[in-house]
Amino acid sequence: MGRHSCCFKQKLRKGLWSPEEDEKLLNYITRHGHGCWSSVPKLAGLQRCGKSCRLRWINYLRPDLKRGAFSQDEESLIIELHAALGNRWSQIATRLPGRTDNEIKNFWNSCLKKKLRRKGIDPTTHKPLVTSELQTLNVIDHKLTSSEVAKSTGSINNPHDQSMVVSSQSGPWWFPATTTTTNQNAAFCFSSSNTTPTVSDQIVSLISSMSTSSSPTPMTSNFNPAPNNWEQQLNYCNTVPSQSNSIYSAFFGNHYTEASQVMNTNNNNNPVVDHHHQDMKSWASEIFHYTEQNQSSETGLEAEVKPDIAKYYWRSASSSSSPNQEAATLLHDADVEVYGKNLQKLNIMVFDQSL
DNA sequence: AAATGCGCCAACCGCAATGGA
DNA sequence: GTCCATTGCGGTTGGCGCATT
Repeated sequence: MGRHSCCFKQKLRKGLWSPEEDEKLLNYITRHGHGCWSSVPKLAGLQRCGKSCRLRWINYLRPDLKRGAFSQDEESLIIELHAALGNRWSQIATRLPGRTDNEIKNFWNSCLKKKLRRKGIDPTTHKPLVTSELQTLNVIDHKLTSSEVAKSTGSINNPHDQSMVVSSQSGPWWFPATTTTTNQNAAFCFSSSNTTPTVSDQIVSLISSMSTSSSPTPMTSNFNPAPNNWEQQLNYCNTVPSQSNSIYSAFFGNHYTEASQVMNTNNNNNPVVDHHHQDMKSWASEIFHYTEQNQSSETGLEAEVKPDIAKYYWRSASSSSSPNQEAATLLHDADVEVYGKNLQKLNIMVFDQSL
């Protein structure tokens, strides 16, 4: 099963190399060259497979290896080459004398990826994280609020289903601000239909398709693709009408709802709509800190919540043409990979709780 | 001092490519 | 053309050492 034939032979050593083994291998190759690797261990007196000997030589014993930390120049070169070549470590290594593919790969995975993320750069695409996250969010937005989804519920008796239809007519983004309910779980909005397939089936299927669809097709005629520069994105976010009824709030509803209820209750301790918060940024901050303190470590919710909160920040920014730095920072902080990976799990979990 | 968590990195694994019989 | 040994590559694992609790 892929294992080299020599590895089936009896009692071959595995794991870390001892100094004695290193010495035997080094002495043998210095005198004779490696020749055929499969015969090296026997000739050198080692209880290892040829593959293991080759790896040890290439990654550690070779005399032309450069030791120590990567220089700034090397670091920049690796990033540059990775942008051009992707994970072709052996090709990248040919451009860095004295460095092995394994060494570069480890350096990339343990250090450079994080560095790039901290700078707001997606280490896979080498593009700004903000752009890719907004794209992801916009895919969710327009798919979930499309008229096709609303129509496919098969029932518009539920006021929440009606709101979806209205939403899809007037603009694809948000529930109408006139709804008198607090943020509820999104699943509730679709939950009253007895028709088949169930709405949850459709949504789960929708979410699944999102994860494989690289370039979404707009499902409504009035869908406006997300603009791709900062100034336009700022204006785009400023067109969003309400902070308390977003489809995101619904989707990440458990925590938003909880937070909203804690902070916005009437005298009877019942939740009320957040009509009176004029300062959206302050509201968003409160929600954000609440969710941060109360998030489930299992779902990694913080990463999911941050981009949405960032939109509130963004929307509440002055009409300046420069991007809202706080929103940008939040987006940068949110790990886009965690976001993507957990999104489906989180959504399904949310539905399962409510249906 | 012991337990736990975490990052780093050497080495392994499985698969693909290559080359010789 | 086929088979099989060997080499090369990239993803993944596991253990070590350090930091934190």
